Amino acid sequence: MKSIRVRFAPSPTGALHIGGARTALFNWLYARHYGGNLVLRLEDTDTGRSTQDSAQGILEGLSWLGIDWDEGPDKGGNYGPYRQSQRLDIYQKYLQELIDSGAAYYCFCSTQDLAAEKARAREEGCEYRYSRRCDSLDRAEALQRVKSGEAAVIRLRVPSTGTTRVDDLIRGEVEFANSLMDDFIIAKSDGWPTYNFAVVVDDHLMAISHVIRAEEHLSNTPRQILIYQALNWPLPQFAHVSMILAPDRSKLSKRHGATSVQEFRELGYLPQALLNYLALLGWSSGTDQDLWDVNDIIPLFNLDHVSRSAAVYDLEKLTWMNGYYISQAQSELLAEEIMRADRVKAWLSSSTMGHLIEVVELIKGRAKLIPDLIDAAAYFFEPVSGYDEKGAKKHFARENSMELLQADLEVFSADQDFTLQSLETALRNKASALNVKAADLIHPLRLALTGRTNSPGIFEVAVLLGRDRCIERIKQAMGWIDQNQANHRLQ
RNA sequence: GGCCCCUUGGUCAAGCGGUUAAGACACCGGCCUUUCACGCCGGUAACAGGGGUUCGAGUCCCCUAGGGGUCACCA
Repeated sequence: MKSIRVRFAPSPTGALHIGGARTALFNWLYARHYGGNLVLRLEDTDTGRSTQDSAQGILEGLSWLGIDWDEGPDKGGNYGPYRQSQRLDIYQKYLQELIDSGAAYYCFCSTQDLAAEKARAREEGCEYRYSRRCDSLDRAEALQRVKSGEAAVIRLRVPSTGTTRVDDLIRGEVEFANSLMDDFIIAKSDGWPTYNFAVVVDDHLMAISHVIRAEEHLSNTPRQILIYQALNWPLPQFAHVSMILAPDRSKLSKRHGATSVQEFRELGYLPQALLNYLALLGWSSGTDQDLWDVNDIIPLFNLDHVSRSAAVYDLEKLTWMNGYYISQAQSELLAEEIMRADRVKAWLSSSTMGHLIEVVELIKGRAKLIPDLIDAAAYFFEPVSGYDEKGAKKHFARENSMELLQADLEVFSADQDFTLQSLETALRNKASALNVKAADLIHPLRLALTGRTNSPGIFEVAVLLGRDRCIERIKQAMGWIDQNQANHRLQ
């Protein structure tokens, strides 16, 4: 059996897009499922737009997601080099082969000439197709002109009749009429191959068995097949995965918010969540399970369950998943994650990592994004500097607010054990002694301790805060009430 | 515009000729409860339209409409 070899071939002209990430993921899943290899290849022949930073960012993005590859620019392999910019001699060899066999020819038409042809076509209202003017040039003469240094591109001779059929694993058989294609350019005048040519040479030489890529490449595939045929090479299997669309069904772009893996990372999404979400965008397990560890997807993954229709991505579902993964994550890891923020670093100058982990353990069930964790942890490390406005109106402005807090103070002062159990028991006893509901004691207490109207269970909060800080904060709240009542009277 | 692909609730989607057309997110109720989340229970909501084929069509075929892709010396 021929071994399975797939590839992810981004062009390093920008960040790793979530569409690209999903393509990489599908390739990865396919390779892992069939025990094949994933090749990472950088398509950087566009010297004007490719940057080292982009390349770096893409590799980092993939690694962050946990997608690993078996061969690539950073790790080598038997089919390198894995940067197209280092393969010029290889492309030129096969370009020459096509020139020699007559399957391709030099074209000396200038950009202006071509622009004129296009303009004419538009005037006449017909589809533009290259006139094939240079097709009839004498070969010896053309070669002479090239040798003398005249700029030329190389075009493939495309048959004007017949059809080219793409046998696609996801879409089935798709036919394209050859008459609709013109003699397209396979090498630019600077000697570098165009995308369609380089991709064919590389996929063949790298022994790629399955080309799994985005649907935008489907229309290019017949051109590539023509090149395979001209070179007398066997075809790989093709599989074109549908696009990911923005919520308004248009192509995803910056105006739709975060679109790159890096941006999602900065917003506080976990790699497991993004991976899980992306896996389900276009692939389905056939079961009703939505939460998946990618490793559990590997044995199930195949192209039969990949959807043919475009998928609109839904940030809310991703966010929901992220909340799930945060609540399931180890608190140690989450603590390390938020330590990247300066605000959290400052906390640790007067506190311990152990305490941070305890706090994270308490709050992680309520967070949707990583920054939520920082926000929810803040009052454990910073003083309460103010009170939620609505909360203060509700819990600090009643006639008996002072008495209720006084009761809380008594409970806290008297409790020597200061455990979940002892505190709750004491507080509930106090409430019934005073003939009020426990909630009447709890709400002002929460506001006093946290400055907020919502928090984890208040006894858990209190225990983590410690007796001294609790007492201090209750007194602080009583002082605040005192002050406000005084102000009130003055008005 | 030509060519190509796609079309089940707002979104992701199951379904592969016979189902009361799953499930998840979101939304709306309710329960739980010290708040907020979580969780649990329940609800609203879909086969784009029209023709065929068939005893029977979301499932097969055709047309229309809509969406997307592609038509570069970008990838």
